[in-house]
Amino acid sequence: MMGRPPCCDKVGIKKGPWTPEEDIILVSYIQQHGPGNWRLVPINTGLMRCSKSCRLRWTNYLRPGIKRGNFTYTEEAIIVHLQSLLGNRWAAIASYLPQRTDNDIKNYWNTHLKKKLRRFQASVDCYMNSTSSGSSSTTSHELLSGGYQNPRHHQIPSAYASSTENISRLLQGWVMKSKITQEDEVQSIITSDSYKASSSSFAPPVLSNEELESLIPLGNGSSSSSNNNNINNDNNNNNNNGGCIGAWEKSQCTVDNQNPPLFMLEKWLLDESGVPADAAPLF
DNA sequence: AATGCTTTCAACCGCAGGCTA
DNA sequence: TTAGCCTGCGGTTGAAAGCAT
Repeated sequence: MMGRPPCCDKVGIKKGPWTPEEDIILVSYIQQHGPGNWRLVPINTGLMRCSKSCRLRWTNYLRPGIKRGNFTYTEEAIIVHLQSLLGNRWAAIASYLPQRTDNDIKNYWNTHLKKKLRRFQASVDCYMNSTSSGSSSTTSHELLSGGYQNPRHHQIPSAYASSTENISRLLQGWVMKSKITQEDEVQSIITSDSYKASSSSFAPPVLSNEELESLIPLGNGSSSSSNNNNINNDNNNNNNNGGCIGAWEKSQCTVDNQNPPLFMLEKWLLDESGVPADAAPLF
């Protein structure tokens, strides 16, 4: 006999948003059996979902340890840097941010970061035009493609928030009868043989803060503290020149028309993130 | 208040590579 | 060796919410 039986019958498969009841069923099942063997999940649970949908729901939303919303400046910088190195390989990028899913990073890139980078490009162009001999600047990456329309900063729709709350509520019940903490439970799951066997691809490198910081390129090769000063010093400039790179930067940096200094981008991200000037960034 | 446009993000689709019978 | 399933990935879609008029 060749091949395997089909994973699920396409007829009668439910699509669309998951209900809290479905989430409970899925979480309960995975509590008992561990993630993986997705073909069996709809069969054994009675969920009218295909195995793919179950895996996606678990991987992107129900899996413990996922951090939702509010990307930090550090995370943004890491994503931008890795995207420039790896391209749109979201799974690879997500492996450096274990609390984030590839889908979340992809969405965040498409809805926020591309716009920020586009505005950054506009600022660099403005600066280049004001100083140079005319050659138009570009970054070395394809980061700046995509539309820019009427940005709204860091909004979290109420539906998104309520959905997160629902999931949190679901997982609040995820406690063993004993006094094992949820962290212990998560740990016990991810170290279980069934989990390891079934989710070998979910083994992201867990990086220390130092390692995470090392992923972020430093502008001008200068020290953290000096860069930090640079960023903070320039916060005011940028607000008074119609979006152009400020005079301070003009005097401080040597601009390569092909590759605007990374610290410009870092500073831009910092400004766009609304991080207070006294909040110490990593560089 | 009503309407239409824009933005966001959860979920789906289709493909590729690996695996299995 | 081969046919076909399983899993993971990246691109895309569409419903819902926000915003502007």
